[in-house]
Amino acid sequence: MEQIVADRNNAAATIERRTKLFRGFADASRLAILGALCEGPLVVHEIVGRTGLSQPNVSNHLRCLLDCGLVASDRDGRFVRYRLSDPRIASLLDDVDTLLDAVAEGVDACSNYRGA
Amino acid sequence: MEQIVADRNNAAATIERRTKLFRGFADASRLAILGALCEGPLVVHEIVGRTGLSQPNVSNHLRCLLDCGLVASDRDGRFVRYRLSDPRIASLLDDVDTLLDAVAEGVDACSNYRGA
DNA sequence: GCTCCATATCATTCCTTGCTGATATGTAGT
DNA sequence: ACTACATATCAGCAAGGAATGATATGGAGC
Repeated sequence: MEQIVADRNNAAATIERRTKLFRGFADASRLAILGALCEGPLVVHEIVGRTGLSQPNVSNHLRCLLDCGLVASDRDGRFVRYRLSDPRIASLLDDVDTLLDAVAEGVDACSNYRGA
Repeated sequence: MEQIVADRNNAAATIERRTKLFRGFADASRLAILGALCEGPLVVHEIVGRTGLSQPNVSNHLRCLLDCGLVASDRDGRFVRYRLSDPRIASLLDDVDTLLDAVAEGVDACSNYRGA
């Protein structure tokens, strides 16, 4: 009985953690930033240049990603260089692409979320 | 040059697809449903019972997941049985848990998104 | 110390989306 | 055909979060 309750709590905790992580990924701007960082560390204005997003916008999303532990940062003089905190993030994105190849029609057709 | 433009378009398309997929996962209710379906196909009222969500709510999310191609459904008399459309969805959730073990502190501490 | 550049923060606005309660569709059994 | 149960849909509300523009912080060089 305590075991069942514990399992439910664990399940709820797992779902909550997964939700937060997916939220971190569930935004076109953040995915653009993460995609850029997949190819190597970048300072903020480089990210701004590559993504076409505004500087405050990038900064906001970077703080979000930093809080969530998805990226890490190092100060370099006036610059702040960001990088993926874990190479598994890049692999996860690859896995997602693989999955997308399988369910692509559906996802492309899905009109529930504004895509961009 | 055309190549650069094409690459940008490809990148944008990739990001858009990834965003939609992650949106499908980025909700505690849908993750609860997917988590339940990871253990095998279920009819709607079973999902309602296991997740504690309201029936219209489950139905809404199932339609969303169905549209996106993440689940598939078969009618069985009065019942409709849902299942994961691809086993890779379960593996992706496992991979996410692995990644979470690495960045867990950050994600748990992240206050940017309502966890549940 | 002043100025320039890089980055971060803040307040506001607007849009998206999830949930609820009521209702519609649909299937089975009698 | 009528009833009961399973599922789907819809309108409306409420909250969350993303983008913007203005502004603040902070390091570097003269």
